[in-house]
Parts: sequence; C-alpha cells; structure tokens
Amino acid sequence: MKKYVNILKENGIKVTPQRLEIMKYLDEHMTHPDVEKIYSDLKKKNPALSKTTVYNTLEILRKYNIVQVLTISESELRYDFKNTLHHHFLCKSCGKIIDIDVECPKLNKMLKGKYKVDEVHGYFKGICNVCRGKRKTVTNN
Amino acid sequence: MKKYVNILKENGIKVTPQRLEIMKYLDEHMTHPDVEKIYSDLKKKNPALSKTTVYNTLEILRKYNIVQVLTISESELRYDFKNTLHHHFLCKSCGKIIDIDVECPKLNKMLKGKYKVDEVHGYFKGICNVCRGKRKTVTNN
DNA sequence: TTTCAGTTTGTAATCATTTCAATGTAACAC
DNA sequence: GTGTTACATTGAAATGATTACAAACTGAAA
Repeated sequence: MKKYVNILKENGIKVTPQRLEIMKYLDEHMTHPDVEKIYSDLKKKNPALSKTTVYNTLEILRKYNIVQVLTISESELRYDFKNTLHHHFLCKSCGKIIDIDVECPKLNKMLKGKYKVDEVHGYFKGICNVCRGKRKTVTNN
Repeated sequence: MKKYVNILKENGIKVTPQRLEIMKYLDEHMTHPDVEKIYSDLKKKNPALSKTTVYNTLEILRKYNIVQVLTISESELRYDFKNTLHHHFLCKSCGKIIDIDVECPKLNKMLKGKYKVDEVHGYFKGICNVCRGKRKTVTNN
C-alpha cells in the first residue's frame, strides 16, 4: 500500500482508504475494468463504498496522469493503471481487450515535433486468435 | 448523390433520402461531428428529420464499414466517412480533432500476423500548435 | 398500381454519469 | 493528543445521451 500512498503524496492528493483501494485494484487487475466492475468488486470488501466515490477518484487519478482512460469501446469507458506505454486490441467477438506491447517510434517522433503529445492510444479491433479458431459469431462492438 | 446511391446498393442497403443526406454530410464535413451536430445541421434542410433516424443510419453505415466511429473523446462518439486510413490528434485545449496522415506499417504488419484486424485507430492527445502559441488554459478532455 | 418488408418518426423508457447537500475524516497546528 | 478546517465520501435526485417501441410511411419490385 505504501506505493500508492507515495504516488498520492507526490502529487499532493489527500490520502484516503477509498483512493488506495481503487489504485491497488487497478494496478493489480490488468483487465481494463469499467466503473461498474471496479465498484461492484470493491463493494464486497467495503459495502459502504459509493459509486460517486469511484467516479470522483478515477477523475482525480486521471487528472494527475496516474490512471488512463481507454475509449476503445463505444459504450463504456475502461480504466488502466498507467505503468508502461502499450496499445490495445479489442476482440469484437469475445469482447476481450488484449495489451499490445509494440511501439511505433516513427509516428511518435513525427508528432512530437509538431504537437505537445500527452497521450498516445493505439486501438486495434478485429478477431483474436482464439475466436478465429472457434469461428464464433461477430458482434458489433 | 449517385456516389452514395451506389455505395448503398453495393452493400444491399435500401436507398432513402435520409441515408443519402447523412452520407453526403459526413463525406463533405471533415469535422468529425457527433450525433447532435449531424442532426441539428441536417434538420435545417429537412425539419421532419428524427434523431432516431440519425442513430439508425449511423448504426447501419458503421455496420457496413462505410463510416467509422471515433472514440477519441471520452464523452461523445464522433463520426467519420471512411475514405482513407488516418489517425487523429485531439487538442485538449481547443477540443479540435486534427487528422494525422502518417502510418505505421511495422505495427500493422505485426498485428496482422497475429490477429484479424478490421479497424486501426491511432489517437493522440495533447496541445496543438495554435494553442501552444496562445498558452490557453488546458481542460480535461 | 398494389403490396409489403423495411424505414422513419416521436414518445417513452433506460441507464450511465453528474450534481448536490449532509455527514465524515485526513492533515495540520497547537 | 486534541481541535479545527478544508476536503472527501455518501446517497438521493437530476441530467442527458442512447435505445426501445409502435404507428405511419415509403422504396422497390411485381
């Protein structure tokens, strides 16, 4: 937990148990959860938790660049603890989001000359290997 | 208008005036409009237009890969006539979305070996040159 | 011209997100 | 440690984009 306390203090954000739990959850779950998932999982440990607190906390963590928002899905925002730069592949069949660890320095450098780039999001959508084997029905997200 | 009629017929989609107007609008406006913008602009010409029709039409055009949805903004979906592959830069200061015409073949090829990739979205966020000059206040989207 | 499946329309329902006011608490000074 | 205060949490209510639905309409083919 000290890790998360330090991150908050470094950023001048007040330390609260709720904030620590949410940070820990995001850091330990690489599943790109949405607000509902974070809320319902953490509510098991702390039944008094309010969904508004989850929204508030994600908002402040995002503002300080500690977590990032994935807009890869059209219908829901997903959250990611911002450890390393990586991209994302959304399987339209099973809905899973897979981390992609390849970078494109060429594109990044070109942009950094022209703009002040704070966030780089590479989103790829299609069918993952597992679903290609299964030949499942394709949904529209 | 014949261009849009052909696209619809090629895809086996029934041709209606509403669909043609929405396609024309998206093709001629490179402004990445959201549903509200498309609706309010087209309602000037056709006051009977329903917002539900805009939603329905965008949904079917998206399904047939004729338009693409941009999820670069956290709060609204934006639409783009799918002419060429390009990426997008969102200025967090002025909110403008700028087309980025650079590609990254390395990343694409690596992915295409592993997955069936239907969509490639490169989203970059930061401050555009104009706003950097102006030193405007930065908002959080 | 007739027919009908598919489309458009407007209203109502849904649901994620935001707002807000009351209560609670972390952090700091003493 | 205790008191103080600004900030955080909570839950209920409001908001607003999107979806569902049923009735009226229309494109396309015979």
